[in-house]
Amino acid sequence: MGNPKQKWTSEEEDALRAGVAKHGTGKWKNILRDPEFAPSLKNRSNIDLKDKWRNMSVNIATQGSKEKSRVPKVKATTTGLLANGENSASAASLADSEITDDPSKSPQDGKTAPRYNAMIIDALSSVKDSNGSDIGAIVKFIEQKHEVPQNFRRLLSSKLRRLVLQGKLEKVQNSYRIKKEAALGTKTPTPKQKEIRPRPPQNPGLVTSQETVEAAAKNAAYQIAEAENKSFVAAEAMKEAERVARMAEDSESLLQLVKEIYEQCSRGEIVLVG
DNA sequence: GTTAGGG
DNA sequence: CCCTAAC
Repeated sequence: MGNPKQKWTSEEEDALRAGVAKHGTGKWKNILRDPEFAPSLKNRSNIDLKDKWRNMSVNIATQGSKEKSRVPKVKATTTGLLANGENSASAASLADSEITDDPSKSPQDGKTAPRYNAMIIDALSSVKDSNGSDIGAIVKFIEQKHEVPQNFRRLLSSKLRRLVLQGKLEKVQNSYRIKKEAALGTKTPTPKQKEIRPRPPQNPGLVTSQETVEAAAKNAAYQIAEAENKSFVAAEAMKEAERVARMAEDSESLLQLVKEIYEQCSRGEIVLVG
């Protein structure tokens, strides 16, 4: 009908970026086979991934009129394994996939916002009971609306606990409910969760009113990039800075993640967190 | 069968 | 997005 071109959603782009960051450039089939990215890209072919990546690359390259070095081809070293020791693998992608805060966007868009946090808010918003809903109800609600990870219940439990500790949710008896007062600017006025997509700041030397640690780090990283003319260093520095910022904001979340991974490992399971 | 490049 | 050549 009116949709000959299948538009790429932000989730697909994100999954593609994450997949490239993890497996490397040109490993489209591996990215497609990856169980973490498969649900997002199940309607895409490996050729589509390649084509889309080419388009994104040229788009970003033409954005920065000065620097062409910051193309997202972050690495493709030798055969199949990444030579990047530090920033790759579990920590980065895990953080990217699990820790996402953006309550500002409404999850009831046509494009199925894949953010777990938004899903939780949505589920709790749609409940009729004034006492809130329990874990099972929330899981069921999200299940029938989005894809279901198998460890989703544990994930949800952790996230709910974290939201309660942040004061965004309120737990009464066994049910969870949205605390609308805390959502807007009591202790956490800045959601400040941005993606790692390479967005060069317009004015590198100009810093405006209040900026987060992440923004400052990103600015610094790009200034370093312009000084050293190395995008690789910038990307790595930015990623590390973001991780530090996240840890500073809620170290409790990371602690829980590590705890869960440890539990799964203790049970003898192979933990493939993506 | 997969990937890279041109159309 | 489709097609084709190279691996």
